[in-house]
Amino acid sequence: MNQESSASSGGPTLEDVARAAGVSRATVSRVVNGVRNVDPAIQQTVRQAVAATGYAPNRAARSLVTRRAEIIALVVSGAGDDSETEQNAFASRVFADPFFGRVVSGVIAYLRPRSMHPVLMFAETPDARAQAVGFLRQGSADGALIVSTHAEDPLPAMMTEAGLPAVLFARPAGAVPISYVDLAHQDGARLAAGHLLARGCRRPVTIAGPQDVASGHDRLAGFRDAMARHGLPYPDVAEADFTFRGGARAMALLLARCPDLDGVFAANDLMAQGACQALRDHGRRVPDDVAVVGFDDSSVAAACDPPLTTVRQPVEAMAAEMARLLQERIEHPDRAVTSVIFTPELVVRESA
Amino acid sequence: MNQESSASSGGPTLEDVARAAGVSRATVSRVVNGVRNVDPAIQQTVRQAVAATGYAPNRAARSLVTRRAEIIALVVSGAGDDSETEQNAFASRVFADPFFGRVVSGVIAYLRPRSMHPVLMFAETPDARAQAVGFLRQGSADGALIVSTHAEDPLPAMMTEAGLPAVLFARPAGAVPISYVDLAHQDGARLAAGHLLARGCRRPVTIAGPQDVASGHDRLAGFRDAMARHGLPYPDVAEADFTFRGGARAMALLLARCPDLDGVFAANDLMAQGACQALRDHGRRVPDDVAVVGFDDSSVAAACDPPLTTVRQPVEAMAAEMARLLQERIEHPDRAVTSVIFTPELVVRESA
DNA sequence: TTGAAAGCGCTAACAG
DNA sequence: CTGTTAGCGCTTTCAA
Repeated sequence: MNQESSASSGGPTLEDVARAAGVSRATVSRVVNGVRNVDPAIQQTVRQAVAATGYAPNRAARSLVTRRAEIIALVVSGAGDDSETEQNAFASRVFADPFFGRVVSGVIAYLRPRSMHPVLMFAETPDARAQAVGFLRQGSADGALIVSTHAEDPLPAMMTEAGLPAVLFARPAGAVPISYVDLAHQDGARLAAGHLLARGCRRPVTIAGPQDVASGHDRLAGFRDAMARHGLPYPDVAEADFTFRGGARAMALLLARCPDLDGVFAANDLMAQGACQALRDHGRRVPDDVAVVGFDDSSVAAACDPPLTTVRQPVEAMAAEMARLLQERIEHPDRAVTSVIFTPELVVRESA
Repeated sequence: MNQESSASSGGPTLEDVARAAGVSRATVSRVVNGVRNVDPAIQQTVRQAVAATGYAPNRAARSLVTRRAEIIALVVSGAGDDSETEQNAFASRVFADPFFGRVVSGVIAYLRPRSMHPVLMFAETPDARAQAVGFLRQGSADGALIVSTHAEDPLPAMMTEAGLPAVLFARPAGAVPISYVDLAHQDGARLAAGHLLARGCRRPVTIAGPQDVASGHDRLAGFRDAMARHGLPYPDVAEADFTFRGGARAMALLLARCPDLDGVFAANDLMAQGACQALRDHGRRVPDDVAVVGFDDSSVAAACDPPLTTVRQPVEAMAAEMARLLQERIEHPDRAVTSVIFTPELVVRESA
């Protein structure tokens, strides 16, 4: 088929196609890039020549002149230092939560039709952060999508200071002038609280997420706020780390502390699932003895036994929007920084 | 700090640095790329000029001449057609298994010190496959790391036919001349069988993986083989899909079919975890009533209750090796195709 | 509508 | 050890 093979090492160039089609390089370029003002007949000829030669445009050459890599960095960023523990299996830990798979899914859904691609980077140490910034500064990527695991993450500020386009998942801690997408976490927690109360819970408790993570903090705040509004005392709280085991342990603790609890709001589905198991182990039925509400509506929510009533966070849509904001920023660097807050919804299943 | 900002749009060039340092572009290039034969004093001067100007080399320009993108594609590939179901949340499904996080972790561990980066791609439909091949043909990536979810995946053959460097995780179905890393799955299953038998199981059964996936097939074959060697009859088998729920359902089925079972080999940890839950729900204690052995030694193995005895698959090391093989192939396209098979190990914890 | 020509920023011969 | 020079393959004015 192809005259030449393997693109990266000397495949056919525009020149070759031009010669085969009997036109100039410029014309071939126009056809390949779908620029108007090319005679339909010539377009045909060129297309045939492209097919005949097996031509594929060289990205580096194109990028050199367009100043676009058509690549964006998808950075999962922590706030760690250089310690060993930070580096080991950061990726595995990150992907243990269904959240990141959904982010990837949403980002790719947006990028793919635009033939852009995400480079996956982890920035959990100062070195890795510097590498991420360097990657963008070299023009290897046109911008960065940042998902932080901690509010104190220094990467967003580093990016804006370097004048690099970046968009975050979740509001940054400081006053960094940067776009982000986020969820109205407090409203979500209020939804959960309202549901628990509406179904008659007298003694609801909550398993909170890490309080140094914005979403963890806000979900607890929203829950407490709703309780206060309903005239109830401060609910019992156990803090955990957004993992299954953490949720199970927190539930056991709560059970010991207030044996008469009849409702639990867990700040994410993974912990809610852990809570369900712990409840079962302690002989409590869900939802008959204890109602459980999760958060996120991740894949585990539907897979849980019983299926979880939860607060939906449209992660895929949020991730796609994040990509859209980034693209907009790349194309119009001068436009004002904008952010988008999504609204949570209650998804009622069987656990509450 | 920086004279100019934002690299991708007109940051300082080699020329600027050369002028500032009072040397030629070539010399700056040599210093930046760490080539020998540069006077230490001049090196100093140049480095200062680099710092002063805030210079970052332009990747596109460099790639254009070196013919290297310093980027590799990490492709998660299915065997699907264009159907809607295929495309929806393929990414989420993929990342639901801890396996992929480990692959990413191993790949990045290898690439990062070499300042190479992975572009994440999903190739679950013909379109997506074509896009992946196109990406490489344009020289956007120097090679591909392919993780197939099905044995019938056409992507590996497409890559080799296009003359593109690629390495697979797991042996391809057909006789595609391509490098891969793999595990001796059958040996692993034999290890599990041997352990179950050694601890006195009289009636072991197995939860197999999908039989159209090589690892699923081989793990079952190895288990059966070991049983035969020990003079035991064909064990009862329930096939599942490598998920938690699938494992739980299969376990329930097995329990109904042979109530006197006293040992289970699940073809991965996720299903083993599901089996543990099902067993508990049916009032069987693990390991006292039923011994459970998993496969993979993924994060869920240690997190399971009780912690799983399992067969270790060193995914991170395998992924790193896969990246190493790819790099070797990229640098020496003419060398013979080689593959590496890893040896599984039994990890004894509490479930058996 | 098409072609000629000028670079984009960098590396790598090749001289000196 | 350092500088000069010739492209890498493409897009994009500018003329025709």
